[in-house]
Order: sequence, then structure tokens, then C-alpha cells
Amino acid sequence: MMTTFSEENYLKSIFHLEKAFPSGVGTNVLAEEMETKASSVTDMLKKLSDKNLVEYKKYQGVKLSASGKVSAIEVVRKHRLWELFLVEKLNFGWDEVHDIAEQLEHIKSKKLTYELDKFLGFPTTDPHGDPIPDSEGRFKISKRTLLAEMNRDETCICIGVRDSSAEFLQYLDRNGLGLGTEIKIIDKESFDQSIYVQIEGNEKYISSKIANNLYVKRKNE
Amino acid sequence: MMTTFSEENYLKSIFHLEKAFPSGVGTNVLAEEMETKASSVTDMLKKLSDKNLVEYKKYQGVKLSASGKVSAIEVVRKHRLWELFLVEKLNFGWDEVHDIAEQLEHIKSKKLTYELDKFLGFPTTDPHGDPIPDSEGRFKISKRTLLAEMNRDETCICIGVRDSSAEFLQYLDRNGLGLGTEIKIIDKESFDQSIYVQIEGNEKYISSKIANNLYVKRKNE
DNA sequence: ATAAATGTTTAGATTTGCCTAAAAAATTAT
DNA sequence: ATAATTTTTTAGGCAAATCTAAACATTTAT
Repeated sequence: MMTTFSEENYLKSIFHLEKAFPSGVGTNVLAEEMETKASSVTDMLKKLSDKNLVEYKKYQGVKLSASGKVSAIEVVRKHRLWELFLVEKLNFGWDEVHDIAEQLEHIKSKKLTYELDKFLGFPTTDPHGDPIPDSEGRFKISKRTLLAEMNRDETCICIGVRDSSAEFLQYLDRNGLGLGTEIKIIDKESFDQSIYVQIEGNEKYISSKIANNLYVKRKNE
Repeated sequence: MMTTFSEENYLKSIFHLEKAFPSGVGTNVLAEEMETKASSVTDMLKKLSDKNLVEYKKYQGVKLSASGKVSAIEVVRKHRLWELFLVEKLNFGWDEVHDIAEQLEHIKSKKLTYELDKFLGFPTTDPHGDPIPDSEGRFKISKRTLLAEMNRDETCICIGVRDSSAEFLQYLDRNGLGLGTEIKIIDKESFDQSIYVQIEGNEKYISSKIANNLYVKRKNE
């Protein structure tokens, strides 16, 4: 059965929110994420439930069904492949690709998705460090450490962002931070959780807010 | 103002039909092209007229306004760029790209269109030999000769198709015909307008129907 | 345990794009 | 010139996706 753009967007949002709400995603939370009203969400959940894409009982929150999860992952796969395409092949910055990928993720063509994947060399991560599901929907959920969790004198490498808003990404660009950047923790200020780091020779101050939105891996791990 | 997918499709159809109906495209003709009903067309024409995208007077047929033409050409540009992308970069056959390009042509991003154009080397023709408008909407309207108009002993080169249905394109594939193929007219049968041709050394019979859907240019012209 | 607050659903409208059936205008044929 | 035919428009409805306002459930606090 054919899914509409709107249905796909709901499935994708439920997919993302299920990580934080494994027992069921609430109507208000979903409304917030979808930038719509709770009543609209209820309407749509009935529709998705009728199509067996979600498990929904009144007042109980919603979960993806098996087939709903397949659809959601397919959309996420397309979104991330297109983001990578835009960055790798069309000179886009990582802060510019989200809105366009939101459109491209709804293009329906199995062959297109497969050929795009092949064209990009069957990549496993997108420009923000998020995993790209393969054609079977499989992907790595690597345990990611926040920069904020690192200790003094440790060295790590930036592998992803938790917040992928253009504002945050542009902040990172301005401060020489990107995927693969090596960061050495010089000192941590316990009062406000800010940290001093060394990035490519330069010492930088990083606020707690930033450190809590950057994923890193320990060097030599 | 933002155009919807449906509006864009109407504009594109009107654009194409204006060649055959320069004095105004009729409601029924447009309904046929759009695979919808005449009453739906009337509804949409009112909407497009309110947005000043078409010039429409009841019972008089419709024409694109200046801004409607800009929008229509933009959609055609995107359609043809995406078709070329699919063929050149993603291993699609020329018979497989239409439906996907129908989806991709509605993606809204000036930068994407420009970067795609650049990525493809600012091409001027799509996989079916149709001109690709540049970023200013300019394109060549080359006078194209039909194979059926060629005479005995003349040699020509296939430069486009009038019918770009998958069925016709697959027929051409099966018979070794593609853009750039050299065709020498051996003989013409006046009774049914069929022709005998030589294609890469092999003699082939070509029906009037085929010959009337293949654009060629005379060799050395 | 009951009241207050929060979260969720229902009821009724709206907009977009489409439909059928019927009316009106334009064209064609006699 | 008028009748028949074709084309186009209008009127009224429907489904998708949204909204506001009001009702209903559930949870939290006293």
C-alpha cells in the first residue's frame, strides 16, 4: 500500500521518538515534533493504525508495527543517502542539506535508492555522523560518547552531532570542528561544566551546551 | 508565492500544449493531458489565474502568463536535468527515467538545481534529445526533421524522439537505435510510407509510425 | 479520595484537489 | 437561422490533512 508524504513523516518521527519513549510515543510529544496539533496527530494515528503501520490504542501512546518500522527506516535511509549525496557530490555544507533531504526522502523508486547508494559507495554514515541503513534496513547503533563525558588529558575524535540544526553546525564550522576533528581535553571547569580543549594546535573554550551536543570516540578505542 | 505539485504539473502541461495550441489551450485537451476531468481543470485554472500564473477567460482556453512560463520552464529544466542525472550517473536506461523525474522535478531548491546542472557539466540536451533550459530559462528550439521526411540515399543522425514512452524507447533499444545513431535511407515505400534503412551495417525495415517519431539531422548539416 | 492539572480525543470547519451530474455557452451541421 | 453537437462551466460532494474548541481520560497533588 502506498504511503503519503505526511504518513511517511509521521512514521519517521515516531521512529526517532521511540528511542526516548520505548513504551509508547505520546500524542503531544509527537505533535511537538511534527509541528502540528495534538488533534491532528490523533486523526493521523487512526489512519496509520488502519493501515497497520502503527500499534495504537487510545490514550496509550503509539509504537511502530513491524511494517511501519520498515517504512520508517526506508525513509531515514533515503534521507541520509540524499544528505550525503548533496555534501559529497554537489558541494553542499552539512548545515544546508536537511531541508532538501526532507523533500528527497519521499521520492519513490527502489532502483533509485539502490543506485544512489551504489553511486556513493554503499556508505554507512551520513554527513552528521548518523548511520545509514542498508537496503535490508540494517544499521549500526554505535554507543556514542558525548564530548561532555570526556576527562582531562584524554584525546578524542568528533564522530557525530546530537543537534543537527544549521545554527549548531555553523557554530562548529566557525570553530574548526567537523567529523574527524581531533580534540584534546586540556581542562574542565566543574562550576559550569565548560571545557578547554586543543583543536589542531589552537586552544579553545567549549561551553557545556556545545559539549553535550557533540559525539566523540576516544582516540585509540 | 509557493506552487503546489499539482499546480506545477498543470503549468508544465500547458507549456507543452501551447506549442500545438498557441491561441489557447482548451479545457478538454488539458484534461486529457492531465488524466483528469474537464471540471477539475476549470477549478484549477481559476486558482492559477488568481495567482497570475495563467491568462484565463471563460470559454477562451488558457495561456501561460510571463511568471507562469518562468515556473513551467523551471519545472521542465529540473525534469530534464534529473533525467540526465539518472542516465549518466545512476545507470538508468532512457526508458526508465520519466516517472522518477516526474517526482524529482518538484523538489524546491535553487541551489540544488544549479549544483546538479554544474555536476552534469551544464548540459544542453536530455537523454531523449530535448533541450534543457539554462538557469535563465533559455534553451534552443532547434528545427527538428522527422526521419519520415528524409529522402532516399540521404544519411542522417538520430537526435531525438517525439514519443518518449517506455514502449517506443525499448523498441529503439532492441533495434540498435539511440541518440547519435547514423541512419542511411536505402529505400522508401510510397504505399505505406515505410522505409528501408541501414543502421551500423545492418539493413532494417522501419514503419511509418516509427519514422514519424524519430527526430534526425542530416549528416553534414 | 477528591480536586486540579495535564494529556488525549471528539466534533465540527476549512482548504486543496478531485469527482459526477446538470446547466450554459460555443461551435457545427442542416 | 435554427437545431444538434460539442465544449466548458457551475453546483454540490468527497477524502486528506489540517485547525479550534470542547469534552473526556489519566495523572498528580493535596
